[in-house]
Amino acid sequence: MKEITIQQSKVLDCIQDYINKTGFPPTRANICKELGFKSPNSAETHLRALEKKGFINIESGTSRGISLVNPKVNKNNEDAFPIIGLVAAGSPTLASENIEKTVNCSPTFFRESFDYFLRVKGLSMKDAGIMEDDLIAVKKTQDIRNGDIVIARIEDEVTVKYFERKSPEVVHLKPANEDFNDIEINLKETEIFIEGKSVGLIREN
Amino acid sequence: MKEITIQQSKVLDCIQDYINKTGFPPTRANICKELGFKSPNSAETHLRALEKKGFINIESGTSRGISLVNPKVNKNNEDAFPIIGLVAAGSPTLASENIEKTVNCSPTFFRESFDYFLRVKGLSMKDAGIMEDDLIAVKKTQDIRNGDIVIARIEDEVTVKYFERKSPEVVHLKPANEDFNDIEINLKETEIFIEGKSVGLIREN
DNA sequence: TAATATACTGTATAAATATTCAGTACTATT
DNA sequence: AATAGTACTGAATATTTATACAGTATATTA
Repeated sequence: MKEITIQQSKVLDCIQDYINKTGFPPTRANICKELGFKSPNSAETHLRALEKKGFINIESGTSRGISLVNPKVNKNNEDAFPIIGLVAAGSPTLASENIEKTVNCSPTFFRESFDYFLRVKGLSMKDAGIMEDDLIAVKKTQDIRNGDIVIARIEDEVTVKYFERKSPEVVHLKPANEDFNDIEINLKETEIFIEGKSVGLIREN
Repeated sequence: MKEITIQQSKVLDCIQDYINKTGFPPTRANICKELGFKSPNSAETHLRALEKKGFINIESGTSRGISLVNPKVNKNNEDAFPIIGLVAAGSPTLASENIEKTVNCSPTFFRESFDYFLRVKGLSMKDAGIMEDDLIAVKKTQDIRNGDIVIARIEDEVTVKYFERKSPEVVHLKPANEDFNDIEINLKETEIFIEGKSVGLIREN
């Protein structure tokens, strides 16, 4: 792809924005209004340049006959979500060194919105259908109810478990695997931080 | 969303197809040509009906000013995949009466391509982490290896199981749940049809 | 030094397009 | 029996729009 001038990229962005906003491409006059040009020919010459350089196609004799060669999907429709490894020690942060890769999917893919994917290690939740290397969709929230699957951090160790509040001071983190034991936490003695809860799961066979 | 007539849905599909093909919406004349109408007013009245029923928006006084309320993303990057219920009897076909809804996601979302999602009933594969109401990404293929999770049809009954070929004539379909028994099939006696195999899984909590 | 690309204003116009009006015909609902 | 919705043809027209032409000016390349 050839190089593009600043003005030409403004016109290209303008076309993309117009399509995202309205669902159809702009006219020459629309572009002029958006970018402050006073003559439709200003838009026309930029369009011709963009076509020549291969960024757009122009259907001649056709109103609004502009199409983008590399259209960007409307943002609210698709996004890139990071996959974070569930490391035994340390918090799953979205710092780039912790991001395995990203997954493109809609923010509304699951019933609830979510913030990132967590790659599961171990089989402590296998009876809940959560297997090694599964990707859990994590919603960062403190709004947790008993029975939710939470991502909890206890003294630098991150774990995925069922959440159950026994009393204002006592929380149980329950695995879904009879080979593992419940973790009982007295909040007066031990600090616990809830990263969020699971709102979905993806498995790649 | 209100109900729609056959002709109106043809016009709606025509608009979607036109946008997918060209990148911009059709004119009244374009619709007439596609659907064989002889008067632009035929398109106009259908458009007004579709607008009234909430399927499209029309920007008045604007050429090609049609926008879809629920556009299906076209990009080679995203597609709509049907979810099919795993009914006890009958083949999971993609006929519209069997489609629960559709999921927008990339065809390359999993490591292998796939054709549709199957909603799981029962817990016969729970030890493989496949739970009730999970969505299995199914790839239609006959290229099955031992250990693959297959979607098999045995005399009108559809089931998800591990596949194991014991001999040229004998196939075992093995559940991942000790409460269920292996299904041993002698291909000389019983007909079996492999719909495809599982290449991924999605769970909505 | 000429040629080419960029970056505009301003005017004009043929063609594209939305949109209204006048009909015909059928069906379903009140 | 009247009303409203669907489903069209056919024609007319005002507006929208693409596009060409005539300029001005600056920067870059050959």
